[in-house]
Amino acid sequence: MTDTRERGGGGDGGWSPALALLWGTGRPVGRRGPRPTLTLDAIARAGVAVADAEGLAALTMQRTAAEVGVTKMALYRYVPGKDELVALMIEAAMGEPPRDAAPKDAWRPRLDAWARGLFERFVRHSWALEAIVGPRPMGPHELAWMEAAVAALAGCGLGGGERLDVAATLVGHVRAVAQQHAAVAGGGAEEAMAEGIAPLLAARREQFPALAEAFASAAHEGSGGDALDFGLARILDGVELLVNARREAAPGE
Amino acid sequence: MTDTRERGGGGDGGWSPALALLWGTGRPVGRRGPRPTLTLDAIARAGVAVADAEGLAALTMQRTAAEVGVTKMALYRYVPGKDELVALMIEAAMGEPPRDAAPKDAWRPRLDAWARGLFERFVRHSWALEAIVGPRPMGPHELAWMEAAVAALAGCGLGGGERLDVAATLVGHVRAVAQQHAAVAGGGAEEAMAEGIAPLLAARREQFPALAEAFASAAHEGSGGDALDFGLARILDGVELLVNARREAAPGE
DNA sequence: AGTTAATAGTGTCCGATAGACACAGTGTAC
DNA sequence: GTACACTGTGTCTATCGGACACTATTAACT
Repeated sequence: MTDTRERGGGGDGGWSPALALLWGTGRPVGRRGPRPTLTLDAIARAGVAVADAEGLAALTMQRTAAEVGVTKMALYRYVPGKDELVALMIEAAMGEPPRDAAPKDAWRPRLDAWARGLFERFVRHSWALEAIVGPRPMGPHELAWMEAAVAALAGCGLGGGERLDVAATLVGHVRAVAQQHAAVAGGGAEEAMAEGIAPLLAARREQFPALAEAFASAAHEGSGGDALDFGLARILDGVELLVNARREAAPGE
Repeated sequence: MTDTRERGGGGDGGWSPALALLWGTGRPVGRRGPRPTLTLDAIARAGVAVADAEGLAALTMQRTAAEVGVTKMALYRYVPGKDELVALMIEAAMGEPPRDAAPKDAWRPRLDAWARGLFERFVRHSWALEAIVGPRPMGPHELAWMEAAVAALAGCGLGGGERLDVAATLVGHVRAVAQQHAAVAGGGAEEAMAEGIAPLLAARREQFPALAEAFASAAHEGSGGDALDFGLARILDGVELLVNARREAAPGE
């Protein structure tokens, strides 16, 4: 799997089978043979259950098939390959973005809540962090999350490219912190780093003086909040500066 | 590989074999048998060459061994398993962080240059983006990169935890943008997203109105810079606000 | 110098995995 | 009622990571 083999792109107008699956451009309904015993959704949920419980490495076609009560090869009637299964699982794991609590709110609290919601998804399904690396087709849920972020920025004076960039930057931050979080079960950036490197650092503080000093200083500061909060505050502060600059430049708009 | 099996942690004081390899706590020198024909460094460089050229999926023990002219099993005399090989490859690919051009510079241009240097590494070895997900031991080069970022922030009034958080946030942003960059060869966040989803979006603009509008707007704005610049500027703006706040709070320090 | 034992590289084997393919049962359209 | 499309199964293959036994090499010890 995940090989660089050519997928689809043939006579289907450039639509890979994965995209067709994700976007529900499924088979026509008037079917002749026996009724399928499974649904794509059930398969995806079974895969998510396996990955949630035992990690992405434990996700095999066999294991997933057993979870839904069929043999491995039966799954290939529904998905062309494991990559597509994982794509469906990502969609299932992300789910719909939360309904915006107060759509008339200012952009900043909306983006803040949005980022925390996304973070919560990634923490709950930490295998997704491994699965979403590399080129892959985008599903409707994933796009809906982006839509929500960009929508929160509507009418605040930022250009279209800037709104997209803000969303992308936030996704990047959330993913990065979620990865640190997953590396050590429950911890911010400091704890995550400290867990693995504290003993190393202690023995080589002359080689990494600034790091050693920062860790020491952080230790008797008492950790003030976690890495998600910190980065989020910094990024949104930076966005706010830009928004204000744009508003000053075109106050009447 | 990448399984959640127990590694080391036995009588070696909690040092996994991967850590020993990365930190050069190698075997003692007075050895009895035949001279090794290989070095860890040569093996790592061979692996990097394979992954650079053909992607991480093409990296097998067999392929790497062939590259250095031995059989697959010979590699196991040097590395305990594939995970450790990949860890060495990451170290080799990251390399030493660039010497700080002007150590007496202000923190902001230093961090900016640092982030761009890191980005360049990730773009050159995009397989590393896949390889660094999940819990894994940290190597000296990786730590040296963190050291450089934290050192750039020394004496600017930020606490130890904050300095670490800034570095972690920047790494997260760089990695995220590098992933988008790798997804479509050569492109910022907008191009990266547009590549895959533009056709989808065109057909479903009523479902994703804000996204559609943002893309349309971005298209006739002419893309103003790339995603790395944008996010970097926003994050550093946010950090600058915090630095200024801290300086005001303790001006005499 | 001769012996011993630790080490290096090789060949062979095994279990797990993704996927191909042929086959038998099933249910709808004609 | 019959043909045919479709579903799930069993079998087979290629590939990969890794275990293990074996031979060749070379430094340490007597």
